Amino acid sequence: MPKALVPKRPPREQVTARIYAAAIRLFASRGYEATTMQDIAVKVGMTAPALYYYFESKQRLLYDVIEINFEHFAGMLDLLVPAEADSPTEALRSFVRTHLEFQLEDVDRARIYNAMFLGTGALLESLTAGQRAEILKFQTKVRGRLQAILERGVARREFAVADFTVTGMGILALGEFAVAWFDPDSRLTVAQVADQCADLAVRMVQAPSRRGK
Amino acid sequence: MPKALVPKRPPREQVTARIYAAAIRLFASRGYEATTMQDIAVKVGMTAPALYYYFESKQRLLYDVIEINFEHFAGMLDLLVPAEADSPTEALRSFVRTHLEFQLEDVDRARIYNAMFLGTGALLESLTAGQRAEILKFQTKVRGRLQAILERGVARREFAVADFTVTGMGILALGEFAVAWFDPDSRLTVAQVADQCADLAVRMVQAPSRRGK
DNA sequence: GGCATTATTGAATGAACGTTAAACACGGGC
DNA sequence: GCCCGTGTTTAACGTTCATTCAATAATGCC
Repeated sequence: MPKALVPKRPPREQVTARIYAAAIRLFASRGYEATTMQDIAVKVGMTAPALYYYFESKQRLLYDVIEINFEHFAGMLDLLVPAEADSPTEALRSFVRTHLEFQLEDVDRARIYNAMFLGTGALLESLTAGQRAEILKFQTKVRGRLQAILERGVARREFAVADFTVTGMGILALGEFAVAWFDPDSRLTVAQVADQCADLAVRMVQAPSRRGK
Repeated sequence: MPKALVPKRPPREQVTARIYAAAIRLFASRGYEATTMQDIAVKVGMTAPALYYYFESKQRLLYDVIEINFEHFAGMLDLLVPAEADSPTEALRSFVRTHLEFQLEDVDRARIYNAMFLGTGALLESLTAGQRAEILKFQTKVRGRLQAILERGVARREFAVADFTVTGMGILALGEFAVAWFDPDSRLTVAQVADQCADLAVRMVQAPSRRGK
């Protein structure tokens, strides 16, 4: 008899992973308060008290979910730093593409990330002070990276930027808004959208003398 | 004795208005589920049961808040229709400016509006089916108006648009994201931000031959 | 100044929810 | 076949919250 037909009890790790997945989806779509332990339990096929065998509390579950995602955020952050050789235009393209791929690759994770930045979604309120501080650091770093790219572009006269804040936010908006409308089943692939958005960003900053390729 | 010193009981209308204001702010920032009747009551200086003299239920309070804002949304929608005489560029500028002024003029209202569009914020879940349908209509109309402007611009060769969906969403993103970062106490006024964003939008769509003014 | 109406309160109710506790199933090792 | 640790369940507890109710205070009217 093939061992595949003998369903071994799944290892603890795998169960917690499934719980995390259910929790992040529910927290991201309904918010922390509006999600009950039973909602999560049903989604993984248990009863609510069973969850307490794996997690000490709902609050802790949220904490862990955020914490896990911090690692992904940090990973994206590393990808956002431009290569020295890149022209400002290339650096900006790369920045926007990375940002969009991050956003569209895992919509639930992105919603958590955005909820934090947008101050919406009733998630921020439920975090610990330490996590909130951590989030601010991410925000500052991402904006700093983008600003550096823009400044370099202006210094080289590749870019013409009227206002760094507004332009920077306009560029970030492309990514944060994308999860709201992108449909993975549509004709557009993630890569295509990312490329298109990179184009839009470049257009936003391109100096008049260099426009029209 | 001057009548100003004799505090007449405020008319019912005025009290409900204050309750609405408190409710919209709390719903928008914390979400519906995370807001308690007591939160609202404290904010207007009453106890929770007193609210029931004005509203039959919390659900109804949310319903009314959304309903009231529908009128504002509809008002904005009317402003989004371009004048016949406008060039596509002017029409787009006007569209974006109107959108941004709407967003920044009342941040709480805008958050409600955006939460609906973004599917985040745990508000959508708490609405009636009728209200949800109404929201979809708004969404469709706004996108339709923008698409019409873009198509006219392309037809006249004023615009070069690679993809209507992505470009349209990029333009809407400017406004929906603005409430997240705009600080009314900063050096930038609403009008300035709106103008800047209009510029960014125009840059996003401008045909190469016409770029550089 | 008394009275009906309007507005608000404190206490009470019932449901939902997070969480705990004790009992129960299941599988592996002897 | 028995035992033990690992999961899971049902029942129960305490709390929070929306909501109700009876009592009461404030107001406007005569």
